[in-house]
Amino acid sequence: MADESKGTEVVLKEKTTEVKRAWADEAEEAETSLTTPAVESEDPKLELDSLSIKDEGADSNKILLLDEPNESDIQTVTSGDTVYTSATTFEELNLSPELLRGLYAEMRFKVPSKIQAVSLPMILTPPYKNLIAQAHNGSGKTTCFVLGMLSRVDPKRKVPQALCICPTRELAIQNQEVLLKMGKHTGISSMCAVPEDSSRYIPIMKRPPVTDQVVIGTPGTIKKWMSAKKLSTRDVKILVFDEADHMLAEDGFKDDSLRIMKDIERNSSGCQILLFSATFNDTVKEFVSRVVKDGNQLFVKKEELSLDSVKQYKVYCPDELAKIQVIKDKIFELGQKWGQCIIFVRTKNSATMLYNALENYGYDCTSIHGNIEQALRDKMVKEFKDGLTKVLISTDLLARGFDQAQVNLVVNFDLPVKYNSPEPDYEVYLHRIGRAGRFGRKGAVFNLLCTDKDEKIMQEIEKYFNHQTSTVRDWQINEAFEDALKDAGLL
DNA sequence: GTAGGCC
Repeated sequence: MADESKGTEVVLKEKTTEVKRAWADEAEEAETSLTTPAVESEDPKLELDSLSIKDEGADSNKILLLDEPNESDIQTVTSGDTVYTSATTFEELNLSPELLRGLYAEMRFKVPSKIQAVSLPMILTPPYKNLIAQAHNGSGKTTCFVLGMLSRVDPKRKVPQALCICPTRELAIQNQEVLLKMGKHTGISSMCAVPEDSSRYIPIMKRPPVTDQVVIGTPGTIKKWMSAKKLSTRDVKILVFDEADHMLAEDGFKDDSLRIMKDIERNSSGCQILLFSATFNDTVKEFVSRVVKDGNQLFVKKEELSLDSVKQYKVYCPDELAKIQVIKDKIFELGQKWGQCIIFVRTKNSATMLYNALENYGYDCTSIHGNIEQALRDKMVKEFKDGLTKVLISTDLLARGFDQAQVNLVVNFDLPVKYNSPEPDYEVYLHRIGRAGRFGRKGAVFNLLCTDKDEKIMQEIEKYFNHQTSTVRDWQINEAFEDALKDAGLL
């Protein structure tokens, strides 16, 4: 256990400003973000300089984290001698004019969000160090690593130079869309490495080698392309794991991820690795810090992770049928009161079951899970993102990363539990509720509980995040739900 | 027949 020497742990504090933050990822709301004044922080410059203390190994400089509810803490550990200064503007980051144009004209960004301000200097300042970064759901992590990839690519060299691994095809596609938009004027080419639709499947051996400069994909396909020598990792300078805690978890994609990492470490010289996620439980955190060595680290206390802008409720239902009735009579009937809604279920079967039940009642929605053919998955996601469907039933396929600003209601039809164990899956819970309230917007979550076990799971979740949820007073009363939505700030 | 991602 040769403990890699760490810098001193420090705390960056920032007052959470009310509602209107000019967060950089607020792309969809160009109208508001253009009229929103620049970030109104009284202390805009986070003095990272004073915080990057050299290795001492002693606890004497350790600053304890505080739990004040209205402050968001990011715990940073810097490695090495580099001094980083938080970026108040994108100009400070030495980005190419083409990239800046993408940020302002295409993405309609104004200033970096908190995580961007802190992590971008760490990502973009040579020597390029590894980074493990945790930040709240919807706070703009995608921008951090997409910008990282775009600015590390040499546009003149037509070889893969940046690689991004994601847990689902939907997330890979979504990330590529962000990259295309942000990198529109850079001329940098990208490729999505996800399984082919069966209709236009090309055997791997008949495929030409990848010449695109950025490759974004899912682990299986990336691995396959690599071992078939169709994806060269020789010139890969930056390797990103989105939803990194899941990508490196024992019951996640650990083996695939490690193999990809090792292969790149062997073939390329000095590849920078970035790990991003909203969650890192203690087990994964310990593991990733060991695997991705000598890097900078940004972490958030789990008690600070619940989004204040998203109000969470418990709904006690007498039985499973009542849960369906809540969806039908309360959620759908109050459809005018919210924007879009994702209903999470535990299994593919219950996704289909719930979909059929609602369809029989004459309600319009779609249902997505891993057994649906890819073309249909893509179609449903597109329709939902285009606002053509209001309600999307999903397994945990869309629990992580799925970004749709109009979603302000999440329903946990089933609570998330760990695979192969009755334990709650705290991380998945947090990711699910993070689908509502993107970039500080208001949102509501209804947790439908019907057994003692559900109740217990919910209690454990509340305890884990030290966050008490409210109760909808009666599952049969419309006003109880209306009041809840009103309390959540949705009406 | 426990999510998801592969052959």
